[in-house]
Amino acid sequence: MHVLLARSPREFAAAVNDVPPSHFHVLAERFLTYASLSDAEMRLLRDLAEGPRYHPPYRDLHAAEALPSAPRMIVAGWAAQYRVLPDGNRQIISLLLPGDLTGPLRQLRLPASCAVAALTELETVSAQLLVEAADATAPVHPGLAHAVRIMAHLGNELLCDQIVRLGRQTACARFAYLMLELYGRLGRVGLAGDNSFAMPLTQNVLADVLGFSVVHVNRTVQQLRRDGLLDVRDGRVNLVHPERLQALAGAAMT
Amino acid sequence: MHVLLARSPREFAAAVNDVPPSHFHVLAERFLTYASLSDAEMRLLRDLAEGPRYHPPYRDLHAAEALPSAPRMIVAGWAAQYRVLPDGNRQIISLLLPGDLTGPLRQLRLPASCAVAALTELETVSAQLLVEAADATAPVHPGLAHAVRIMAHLGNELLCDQIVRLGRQTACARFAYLMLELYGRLGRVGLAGDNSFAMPLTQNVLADVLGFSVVHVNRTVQQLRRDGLLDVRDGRVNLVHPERLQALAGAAMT
DNA sequence: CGCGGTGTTGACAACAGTCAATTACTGTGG
DNA sequence: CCACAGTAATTGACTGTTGTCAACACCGCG
Repeated sequence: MHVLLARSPREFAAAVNDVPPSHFHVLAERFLTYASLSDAEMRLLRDLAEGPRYHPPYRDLHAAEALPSAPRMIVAGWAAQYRVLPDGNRQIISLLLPGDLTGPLRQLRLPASCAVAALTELETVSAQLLVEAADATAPVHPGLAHAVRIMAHLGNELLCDQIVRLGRQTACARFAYLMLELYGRLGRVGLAGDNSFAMPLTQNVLADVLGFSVVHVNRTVQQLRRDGLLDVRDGRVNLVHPERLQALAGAAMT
Repeated sequence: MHVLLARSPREFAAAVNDVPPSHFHVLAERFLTYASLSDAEMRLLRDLAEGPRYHPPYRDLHAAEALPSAPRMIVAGWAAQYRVLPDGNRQIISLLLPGDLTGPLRQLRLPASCAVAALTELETVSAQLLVEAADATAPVHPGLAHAVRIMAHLGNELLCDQIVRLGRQTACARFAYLMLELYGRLGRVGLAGDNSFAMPLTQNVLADVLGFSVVHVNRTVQQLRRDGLLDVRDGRVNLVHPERLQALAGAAMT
């Protein structure tokens, strides 16, 4: 029903590269948020950033019900973890941003029920070394190990956020909550600031994240704009009134 | 708003102990589903089952935003992981059944945003040893380690199920899906069979799981009963027509 | 130029929440 | 033993939110 399509690649390339830090900087910013790293650990990150893999937009990185491929970390572009229902409806479980891990975060070869698709042009690097570091009793790279464990934990918290949104919040609150979440997550890797960020998602994709219809996404955007809380235009989000947004979302602006 | 209350303790004791396997059997059935265990591993489980801790109903095991206590495994009774919103609304993130793990599943002392409360009389055993086993490069107890990692993975899958339910399913489908999930999970530890199981949840709690109002829970139950799909009565669920339920839920009956 | 994807709008229908009242059951205290 | 209060389940009437359907404007692209 809803197709995970985005607007033209060119337009997205412009939006995504909005504030273009190098791949290494995304990795470093993300990890240094959670742990201090030794020189060896920084070198390891730098080496990882050297060999990114490119994924075309709208293509699956992992298929559902298939044995998972190796874990990867996103360094540029957006992706989504999603499920498709028998009736063709789609629900996006979580959005994956630069600095996020995807794939099996523990050494487990079990099929996952969710697929992962690129929403834009995407670049990833292997996270195998990082995951191995986290799954060690006495890690060679304790900083990386700690950071990866924290990231896994935060991924879980994001799933809880999503459940609360879908279960108990009205359309406007849901939307506001999601925008604040994205602003916080992007800010942590240097991709958002000044109450604004680039969001390369169509209303179709937003509908599949937020669990409502495309039409209602549109109505909600209009409503928030009219109320002077938020402005979504041309793949860019402006938090016009962050405090009132927070109040509406009923959530802390992490 | 909604209070995590259950019916009288006596009534629940009767319902929960419906098919009363010993604590050790719950542990063993759960673990043997995912891995074969050495004699030493079985002995470790047996030792764990010896020292259960009792929790009164309606009491928090973990508070939200607090440093987590040690991980525990439920051996009898039901619990729930939940969040309370600023407006007093409650959303249950996941239901925890006998054989389920709760608390920090990796060695991380980070505050969780969710609280965990007992929904009935509850008995748990420490899962510290199990979690430590799973977080080892070359585990002393590979079977236990593998099973714990699988359980962590399944916990994640359940969160995804919950997101799909809340985001994309109608009231009846949501309810059916949840009942099938509970039937499957309880069956795996020997607490369900013959298309029937004991469910010690008030409609209030169900509302907080499914993300709708108490009144609507009631209407949904009536509807499913009228349609001859499901019968919920006196803390017991009968799957009258499992195949049609599955079709309605649009999900595999795990 | 026409096509497909996206955003936008209006009219309408269906679904789900709120409010209020009733029943049934349990445990309490007189 | 019986009133009483409290909780849970149930029902009806009403309201409000959200989905569906349909139409149109806009844009980039072939």
